[in-house]
Amino acid sequence: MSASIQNLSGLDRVIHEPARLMLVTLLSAVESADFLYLLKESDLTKGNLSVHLSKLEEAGYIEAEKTFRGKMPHTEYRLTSKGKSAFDQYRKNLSSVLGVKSK
Amino acid sequence: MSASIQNLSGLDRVIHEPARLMLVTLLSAVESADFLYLLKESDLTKGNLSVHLSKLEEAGYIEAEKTFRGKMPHTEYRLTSKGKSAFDQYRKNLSSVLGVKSK
DNA sequence: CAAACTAGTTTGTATAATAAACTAGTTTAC
DNA sequence: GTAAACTAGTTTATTATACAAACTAGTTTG
Repeated sequence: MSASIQNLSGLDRVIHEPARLMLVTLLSAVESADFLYLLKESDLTKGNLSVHLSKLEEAGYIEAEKTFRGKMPHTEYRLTSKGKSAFDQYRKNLSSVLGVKSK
Repeated sequence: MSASIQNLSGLDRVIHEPARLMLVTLLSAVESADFLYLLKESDLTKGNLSVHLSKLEEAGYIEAEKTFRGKMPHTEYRLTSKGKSAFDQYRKNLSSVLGVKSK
């Protein structure tokens, strides 16, 4: 019981931040997504979206594939397998709290 | 679907912070608890425990009942009804992430 | 009477999230 | 053909936060 409580202190901060939790959740539902899609779905500002995507990339949880659509740059973001398992682990740790109804 | 994603941006930050999530979870399981109990179960330092308890108190999520046991001060902390419903709401908002299996 | 304990508060530092401003090029409307 | 709007971000600066460590103040135990 107190073992599952201790899971909470070790929650992955990279994923735990609401903005990034949103992004990871969004990306876990699709193959890949571009900047504009994430911008609209997340309702973040461009700056914040950029920074949070960078943090997720630094952590190795997502990867960005930069290409050109005609002459326009186009970037697709997708969860890596590392990102997927980190998200799975995060959900496991949290479900110990959320799963148990106290009342 | 994207409605539930938006729930994540509105996550209650007071509860979301892992240290406080731990405390709220601990307090939701018992009638009340004292400082030493929370200190041991949460594995926080005294300073952090004190600060986090103050934040929860400011938010109206817990209340502290200060008494004396003989000559020693003794404080019992308990979740308020506001705290209970905030925790319930928090868990509902998060369930959009925890509930849907992506794979 | 000194050390350890209860129950914290205060302070200082380091990390962080956020918004706003900026960059650089492309496309569309007039 | 040029100004406005769009894509796709990055950089900067401000604010907030968490955290550890030091401090306070009294009490109890050896």
